[in-house]
Amino acid sequence: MLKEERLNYIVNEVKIRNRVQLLDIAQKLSVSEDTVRRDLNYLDEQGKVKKVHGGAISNSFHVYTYREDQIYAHEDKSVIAEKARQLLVDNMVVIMSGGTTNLEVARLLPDHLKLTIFTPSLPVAMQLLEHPSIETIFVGGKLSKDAQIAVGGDAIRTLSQVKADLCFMGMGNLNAETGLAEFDWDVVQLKKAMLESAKKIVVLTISEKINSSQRFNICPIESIHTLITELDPSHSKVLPFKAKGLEVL
Amino acid sequence: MLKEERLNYIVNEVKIRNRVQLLDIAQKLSVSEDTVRRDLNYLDEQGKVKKVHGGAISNSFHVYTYREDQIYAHEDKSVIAEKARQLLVDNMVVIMSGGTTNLEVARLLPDHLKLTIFTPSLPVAMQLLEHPSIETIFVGGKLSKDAQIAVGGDAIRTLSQVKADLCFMGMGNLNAETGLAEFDWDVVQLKKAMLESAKKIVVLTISEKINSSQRFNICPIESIHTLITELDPSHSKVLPFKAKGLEVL
DNA sequence: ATATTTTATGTAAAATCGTGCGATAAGCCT
DNA sequence: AGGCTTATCGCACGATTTTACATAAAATAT
Repeated sequence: MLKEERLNYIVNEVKIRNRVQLLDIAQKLSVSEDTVRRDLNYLDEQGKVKKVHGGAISNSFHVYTYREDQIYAHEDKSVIAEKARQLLVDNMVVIMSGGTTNLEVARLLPDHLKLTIFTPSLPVAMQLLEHPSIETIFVGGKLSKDAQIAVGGDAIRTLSQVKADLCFMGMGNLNAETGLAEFDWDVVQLKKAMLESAKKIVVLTISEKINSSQRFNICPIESIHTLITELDPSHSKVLPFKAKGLEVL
Repeated sequence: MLKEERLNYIVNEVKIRNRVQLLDIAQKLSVSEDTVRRDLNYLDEQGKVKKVHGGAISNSFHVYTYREDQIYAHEDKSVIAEKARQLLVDNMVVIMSGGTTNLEVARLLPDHLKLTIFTPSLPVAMQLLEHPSIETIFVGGKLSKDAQIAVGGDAIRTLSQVKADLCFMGMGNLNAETGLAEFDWDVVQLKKAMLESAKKIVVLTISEKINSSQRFNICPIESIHTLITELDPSHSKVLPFKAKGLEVL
């Protein structure tokens, strides 16, 4: 019995039964408990299963649940979400892109707010469904595994039929001189479509992502109207954007 | 019974019933009251439930509808998922509806399988994204809060452009005489569209949902080709469907 | 106020865990 | 082939976790 075989067996067993007990596996595979313990430790490190006292359980359900602690710079993003919230009034039509910042916005929307929100992001859509008075419309299409958003022709075509009041665009990357950029070509196309489908473009970003530079250009900085970061609007880091005529919150 | 399983069970029970009695859990799980008490204390500290005198109550509005009842009632669904898997070969185009059974199918798809899957279900889409070699296309549209799927004109229009080899339809309701039915009018329309977009319709259901009867009719039983339940194909409960010409797995 | 139920705390037994060690096997270089 | 390194595995032992039971305190009901 090779180690790889054992590992595969364990992962599979956990997948199917959702749980395994250490002793059962040890007997089933005719190895010592220690060995299984080591295997489980390894698989836990790899994120394949979740080790618990006495065995292991599946961890594949945790995907959708919201984990504040695993969101990078969560505090900052809460600040951003709070600022973003102030731009919203009842009955607006809003487009939201993906990203953890937008997820935080979605999470912190007050219950009484009535909105219609278009989004191509699975996590954002999931979060919005928990809101009592928001109508969510998912912009469908081919799903990008990395970004967990719909991209491609279908999504772009759908967006082209929308005319929204506001677009919250989470950005991994913006630069006062070169504008907005993205690493993924599909996402670039999608965000271009968003730009054209909303009257007002609001970019959300944590300050550390300002002035980095990435591969594909989306648009010049003048194409957006409002910039929201966790910083005070008077902070020097956002001055170049003010100089370009952007509203900074 | 692993400790972690107990905790999951308790959390689940609280979410579903909004309250649990300490003694009930102790009996149900065959452990001492002290143990349950400790569990409740722990879960309270973790913020998962709110402990009160004599038991615990829910402390949040978040409802993770799919995730829960699966972990414990999911044996049957694993069986169904395994049967469903056998119908799939590489390069198929598949439509999957929502529901926990389909979620289980999505979860248990073997890594090597290459498929293109259309789905209007957020949870199913989320799950499929974890698969290395499946291309997922989300059928977008207005999202139903209850069912967590896209419904309405957009979704139906998108489906009408698809021609799939197979459709896995999770059913809350089917009856050998009256056919398939649903409670929600929007979902009825959506499932009708699915029926027309796939060459072969496979209905997945746990046996307890057979022969219940619900509001709106989707189609007669003859419109579907294959029925998969957790039961043996020779079980008396599925005989009426065989008599109607269905393949039963 | 008294009786009953529920809780908190301490204790001990059992199960499980982590770790170091040595034996064996497998891979690798010369 | 021979010698060396590395990985794997089982065993032993002390540490930790988990659990049931007992008892007294607290909360609730009558």
